[in-house]
Order: sequence, then C-alpha cells, then structure tokens
Amino acid sequence: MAIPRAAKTQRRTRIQEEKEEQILEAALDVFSVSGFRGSTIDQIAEVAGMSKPNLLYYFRTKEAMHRALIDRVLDTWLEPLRAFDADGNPESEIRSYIRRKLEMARDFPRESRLFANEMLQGAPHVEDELKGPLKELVDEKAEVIRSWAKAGKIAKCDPYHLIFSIWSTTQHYADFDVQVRAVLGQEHAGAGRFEDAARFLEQLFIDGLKVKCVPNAS
Amino acid sequence: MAIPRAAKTQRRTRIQEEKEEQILEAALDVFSVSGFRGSTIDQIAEVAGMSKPNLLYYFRTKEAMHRALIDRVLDTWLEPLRAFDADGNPESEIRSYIRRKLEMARDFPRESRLFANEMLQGAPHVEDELKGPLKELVDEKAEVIRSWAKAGKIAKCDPYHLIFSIWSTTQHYADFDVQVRAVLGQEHAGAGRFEDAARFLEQLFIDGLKVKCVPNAS
DNA sequence: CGATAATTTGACCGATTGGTAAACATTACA
DNA sequence: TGTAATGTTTACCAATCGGTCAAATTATCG
Repeated sequence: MAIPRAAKTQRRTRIQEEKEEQILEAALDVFSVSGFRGSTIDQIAEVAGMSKPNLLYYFRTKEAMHRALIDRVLDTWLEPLRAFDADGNPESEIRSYIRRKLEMARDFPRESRLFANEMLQGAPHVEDELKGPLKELVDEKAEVIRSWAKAGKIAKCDPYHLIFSIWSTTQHYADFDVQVRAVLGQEHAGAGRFEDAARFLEQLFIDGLKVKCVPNAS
Repeated sequence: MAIPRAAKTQRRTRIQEEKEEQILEAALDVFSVSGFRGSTIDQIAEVAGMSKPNLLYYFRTKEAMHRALIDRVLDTWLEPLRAFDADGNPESEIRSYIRRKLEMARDFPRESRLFANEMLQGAPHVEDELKGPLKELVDEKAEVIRSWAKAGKIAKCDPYHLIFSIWSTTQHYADFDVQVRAVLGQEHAGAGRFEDAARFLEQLFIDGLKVKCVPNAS
C-alpha cells in the first residue's frame, strides 16, 4: 500500500526529493503565468513530464502544490529586505537593495510573477504571511529608515511608501516584462535594460532622498 | 430569428446598450481578479445577474467579452499619459501626472488589475496594442522628457525608465492593494494612504529629477 | 391589436476540470 | 534474493467548462 508523502519512515527518499523538486519547478512555470485558478494540474504534469496521478501522489491537491511552492519561494523573496542593514550607511544600503531586487527581477521573474498573481487575486493563500511576518519585517526596516531621516542622513520621508516604491519599480521589470520589451522596442529591450534600469533607479532614489546633499550628521 | 449583436438595423437597441454595459461591468469584476484563464462565463453571468446563454447572446465567446472589455478600458487608461504636455513646465506636469495616475489607481483599481493580469500572462491579447499605439505614445512623451533634460530643466535621465517607474509606483497601490493594506496595518491603511503616497512620490520624483535645483534655463 | 424582430431561458453537448481506485512496476533493505 | 514499502500508470468519476439549440418570452412598431 502506498501512503502519499512521507510514509512510515518519516524521512524523505531520494526519489521524493527529486520528484517534488521537479514538480514545484513545473508548478512555478505554470502558476506564475496563469495564477492559481487559471492553472491546471494537467498543464503542470505535462511540463513536469509525468502523469497527473503521479503528481497527485506527491501533492494531494492543487492547493497543496501551490502552498508548498509559495512557502518555498517566500523566504528567498524576502532575503534582500532582510539584508537591509541598519548599521550600514544609507547610500550603499539603498543602492545595494535596489540592485539586489533588480537582480532578482532579472534572475527569478517567475517567482515575482507568482506573488504578483497572488496579490492580484487578493492574496487568498498568503494573507496571514502578509499581516504577520512580512509586516513585522517591514516595520523593523521602516524604523531603520526613519532613524536615518531623524539623524539627517536622508530627507524626511514616509519609510513605508519608500519601500513600496522600491518594490514596485524593481518588480515591474519582471511582472510587466512584455510591456517593457514592447515599449523599449527591439533595439533597447536586450539584456542591457536591467543595467539602464539600475542606473536610473539608483539616481532617482539617491537624489530623491537627498542622501548626499545632507551634511554629515553627528 | 434572432441575430446576435447588431441585427438587421445596424443601430444598437437601448436594451443592447444597457445589457452590454451590465455584462462588461461584471466581466471587469471577474477578469480583473482571476485573469482570462481563471475566469468563467458562469461567474460573470452570476455577477451580471443573467443567464449564461444570455451573456453569449451579446458576446459570442469569452474571448469576445474580454476583447471588448480591454478595448473599452485601454483608452481611458492611457488618458493621463496623453495629457502629459510638452509645453507645460516639468514640475507641474510630472506632479499632475503622478496625481492623476494615483487617482486612477484609487478610483479604477479593477481596470489596473485587468491590465496587470494581462501583462503577467504575457499579453496574449494585447501585444499588438503594446507594440503599436502604446509604444508610439510613450516614444512621443519620452522625447518631451528628453528635451527637458537637454534644456537643463530636469536632470539627465532615461525617459523610458522614468515613465516605467511612475507607472509601477502608482499602479502598485491598485494591483498590490492587499499587500499595502496588510503592511500598513489597520491604522494607516485607510483612505489617507493615497494622500501619503502622493506626497511621497511627488517628493521622490521632483527631488530625484532635481527639477527645482537647476537654475532656470534660457 | 397583430406580427415581426429582439431577447431570454432550460436543456443539453462534448471537452476539460480536480481527484480517485486499483492494478502494476520499481526500489530499498534485511 | 525475497518481500514489503514505495512509486507509477491506466481507467475512471462527478463536476464544471465553453458553447449550442430550440422553444418561450418580451419589446417594437405599423
């Protein structure tokens, strides 16, 4: 008798490890484009190169697959924000945060789209994570930014909307990739667009926050 | 015998006018949340308060409904960018463009999400509009911005990425509304968040582009 | 009013959906 | 090697999908 997912022995076999990886990879392909409702198990099965019942042997439902995928990706996705350091100096921290986020938009566009799809649908599967861990992390970093402003290191500004604007501008290059390519045209839609974006955004945020214009405080 | 959509008389009846409006309104509700693939005719029919065959009497296929919806919304959506005036002065033009886009995110979030969904899925239904009319419009406005930079009225910057960043930051408040609310928490997620966003974004872009720091040219 | 066109609906169709049952194949391990 | 656990597949299910059809209902207008 086959007991799906973690049988008698609580340890996962090599095959489980491999196949679950394979499935989540395919699921990311599909969910990130069509969203939860618009994706089908058959699609995922085809991309994964295995039969539908075989998928369902590892993940009992479509929801379970989506859930597992979100859980796995969420940590990675928030890493750049976690790396945001209170002890660093504002300019380099903001610069590297923008760069890191842009690199993720370039290297992991599917992950970005997965979350975007989830948000558009009202975050029915991750609302708790948003209100819990995410909010706490943002609150913490917002406090850092506020302290910088108080110390006169950057211009006074709403730290939450600053974070939102960095999120949105960078993720835009993953989520709206088709639009960006279409508008830039063939000449400028090459890989260099991420460099151009980085240059522009760094300039915008550094100057916009007057990071360097302020005399060294303390 | 009933000939669907524009019968013998080429003029549309009052009922046609009303029902089509009613259907597109419902379709906007549904498509904007679930995307094209994730939405069903039955859902739309239920929201519209009419039977499924009745919907299909006015729009022969799901695609036709989506198409009509996109067409209707696209014009409205690009209006703020069209209003972007070359003869105006940079500061007020950029300020009012940001305000207008934020107002649209506030007042027409479903329209914003409809497009966002379409982009995430690779724009299978609107790619031509992106490469054609949209690109031309952006090219034109980018030229305006470039001329401002050349005249020393604003800092030198990539006009395309400037436009992208205004799009993304403003639409973020519609597309990622759940996330914004979750992170801001109950205290700050009220209607005032749009005012806060406007203040922040205006400051960011005006200062970031050094609009006022530059001595009056010519 | 009467008649013709426009509108609406219930019943239905084949295809696809998420998911199951059980037979079959493979692996791990004593 | 044998055998029990694990992995895979074929066949299938009820529900839902997009869409059709013909009959019934309603609006329009002379």
